[in-house]
Amino acid sequence: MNVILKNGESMSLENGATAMQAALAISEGLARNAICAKVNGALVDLSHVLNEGDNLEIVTLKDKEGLNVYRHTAAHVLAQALKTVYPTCKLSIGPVIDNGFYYDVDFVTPITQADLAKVESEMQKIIKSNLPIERFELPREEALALMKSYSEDYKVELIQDLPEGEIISFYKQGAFTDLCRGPHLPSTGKIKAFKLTSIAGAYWRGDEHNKMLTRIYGTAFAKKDEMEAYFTMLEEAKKRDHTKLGKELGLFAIMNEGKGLPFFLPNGMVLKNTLVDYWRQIHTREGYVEIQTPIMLNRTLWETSGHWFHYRDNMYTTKVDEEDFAIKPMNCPGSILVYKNEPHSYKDLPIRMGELGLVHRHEKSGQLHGLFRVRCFTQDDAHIFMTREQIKDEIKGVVRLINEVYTLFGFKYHVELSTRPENSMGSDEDWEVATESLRSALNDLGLDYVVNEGDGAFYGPKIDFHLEDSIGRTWQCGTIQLDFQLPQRFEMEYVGEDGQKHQPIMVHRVAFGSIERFIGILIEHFAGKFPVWLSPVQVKILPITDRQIDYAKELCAKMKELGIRVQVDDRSEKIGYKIREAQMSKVPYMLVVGEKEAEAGQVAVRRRDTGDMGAVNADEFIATVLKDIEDKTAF
RNA sequence: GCUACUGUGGCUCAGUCGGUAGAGCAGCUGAUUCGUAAUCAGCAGGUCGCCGGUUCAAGUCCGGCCAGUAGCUCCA
Repeated sequence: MNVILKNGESMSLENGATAMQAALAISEGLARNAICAKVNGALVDLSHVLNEGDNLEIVTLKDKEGLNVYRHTAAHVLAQALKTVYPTCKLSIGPVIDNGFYYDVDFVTPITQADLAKVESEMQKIIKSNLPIERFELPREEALALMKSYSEDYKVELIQDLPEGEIISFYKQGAFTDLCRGPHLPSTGKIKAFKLTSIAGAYWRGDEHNKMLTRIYGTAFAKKDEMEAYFTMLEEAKKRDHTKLGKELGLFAIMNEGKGLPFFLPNGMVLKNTLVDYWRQIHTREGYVEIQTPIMLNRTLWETSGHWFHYRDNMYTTKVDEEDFAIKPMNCPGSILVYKNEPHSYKDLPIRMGELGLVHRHEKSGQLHGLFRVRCFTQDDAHIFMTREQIKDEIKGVVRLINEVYTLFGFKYHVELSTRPENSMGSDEDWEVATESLRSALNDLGLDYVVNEGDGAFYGPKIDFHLEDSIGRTWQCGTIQLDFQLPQRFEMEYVGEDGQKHQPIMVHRVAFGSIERFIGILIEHFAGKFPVWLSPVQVKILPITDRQIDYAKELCAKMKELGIRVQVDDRSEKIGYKIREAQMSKVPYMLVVGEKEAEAGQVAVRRRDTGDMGAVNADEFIATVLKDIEDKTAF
C-alpha cells in the first residue's frame, strides 16, 4: 500500500503498517523523535494503522501540536501519580494549556503546595518505568460501566454528555486507565523535563455554582534547558510586575482604605498627564471636541439607558434628597445628554465627542489586580454621532488613530471583529450596513482580523484591539462599538437634508481603554524604563562635589524653562552613590558635573541604558533631550 | 464572590519548642568633598493587619474580620 507524505511524495509500506513503522522507514532519527502522527489532518497515535492513500505526517516536538501531545501525556502521568498517592481522589479533566497542562481533581482532603513534591517524585517513578501507553475503545455503555467501577464520577458525567452511539476511547498506562480522546506518546519514558508549578481552586466545568476542585498546574518541555529558560523568563516577568515597579518608582499606590481604588503618586501623575496631553493633541487634530459630564446622575437617566436594570450589581448608588442617584459606570448616557442639549442638522454630523471619563464599577473583590483591574478608572472615551453613510469613513479614522497610538509605544496587537448575535435588536438592514462598514473599513486599511461570528453585543457589532504585553499576555484595550440601542432609547435625532427627523448612528470607542490599565501595561512593557517623553524625571544632574551645586542649579533652571523634567541631586554624597540611585530610579539621562564640566560649560552625559557617553557642551545636550521628547520613541 | 496561601518599622526580610521584637536599606545628626551602581559613625523609628479566644505568658496556637497574591468566573 502507499501513503502520501507531507512533501507530496508517495511511500510504499506493507499492508497494516503503523505510523511508527512508516516513521522508521523514513529515518531512524525521525522515529526516535516521533511524538504522534497526523493522518488525513487528524492527530493519531504512532500505533495507528495506516490505510491505502492516507496523507501522513510524523509529528515531533518541533511542532506545537507535538509539544501539546507531550504535555497531555505529562498530565496523564500526573493523574496516575495522584491516584497512586491519593487513591480516593476523583479525576475530572486534564487538558493542555499555553505553557503546560493542568489536572482538576476532587480530593477528599485538599492537598497543598507542599504535597506536590511527593506527587512529582511519584511521576518521576512512572516516567522511569517507561510504561507503554495503549489505546482501547469501548461502546458507550461499557465505557460508563468501566468508569462507574472506578468511582470516577466526573468521568461518568463527561461520558454521559457525549452523543449516543459514539465510540469512547481510553488510554492505559500500567494499572492506570483514563478517559481520553488522545493521542498520546507511545510510552511514559519519553517525558524528559517536567515540573508541577502551582495549585489553585477551579470550579467543575468553570461554573461557580459547581463544586470547587483542586487544580494542579504543571509544565513540560522537550529538554531540561528549555524548561529552565522558561522559568528564567517567568523570573524576568516578575521583575517587571507593575505593582512592584509602581511602588519602587513611586507611580501609584492602592491603600487598605479603598481596595481597587488607585492613588496616583507624583511620578505616576506625570505619566498620566503626559499621556492625557498626548491624547488631547491627537484628538484635537482628528476633529474631536472634548466634554466632561458629571460623575453622578439620577436614576431616571440610568433607567432610560437601561443600566439601572441590567448593570445594577456593578453600580454604586446613593440617595440625594430622597432621590436615587448612581455613580456612572459608563460615560455614554452623559454624552447623549450633551448631544440632546441642542437640535442637530445633518450638516453638524459627524460629531466626535471625547471625554476622559472617570467611571466606577463594583468589580468582585477577587478579580482586582494592581492597575489591571480596578474599581475606579478613567476611560479615554469618545462617542461619534453620524449618518449611515458616514460609518465606514468614521471607523477608518478611528482604526487609524488607534493604530497610531499602539505603534507609538511599539506594541504588537491584533484585531477582532464581532458580528450579530442571536438575540439582537435593530433591523436586518442596520446590521448589514454596520457590519459591512466595519469589515470594509478594516479591509481598506489592509488590516488582518479575526471574525467572531455572533459574538457582538446585542445592540451592535464591534471591533476589539488586543495588545500583547511583555509576558505575552493579551489585553483588550481599544474597542469600537456600534450602538443601535441608545439612540433609540434616548430618542436621539437630527434633521436630514429632506427636512425629516432621522436617528443618528452612534459609536463608542476607546484607544487606551482605561488609562489606569494602560499605564499598568506600559510599566510592564517598558519594565519601568519609559521613553524620554514619558519619563517622570527626564534628566538628573549629579554634582561631584558641593562646589558644583551652583552650576548644576543654573543648568537645572535653564532646562526647566524649556519644559524638561529635571532634578539636581545636591546631597553631599559620593558620585557613585548618586549614580546608583539615579540608575535605580530609571532616569534616562544622568548629567555628571565636576570641576572640568563647570569650567567648560559642559556636562558628562550618562545614559540609563548605554552608560557613560563622555562630555558635551551643555546647550548641545539640551538640544538632544528636546529632540528626544519631541520624537516620543527615543529612550 | 469562591478556594489556597500570605500579612512583623517607609522598603526588603529574620524571629527556633508560646517566655511581651531584630537586621539591611531609606530617614535624621555629625564627619567626609570624593569622577560613573552603595564613605564612615551615631541617633531615631514597631500596640507584630484588626478584633476576640486559649494560656501564668501570644508575633508565634484557635476563631472572626480586613487587606494582598495565585487561580476560577467576569471585564476596560
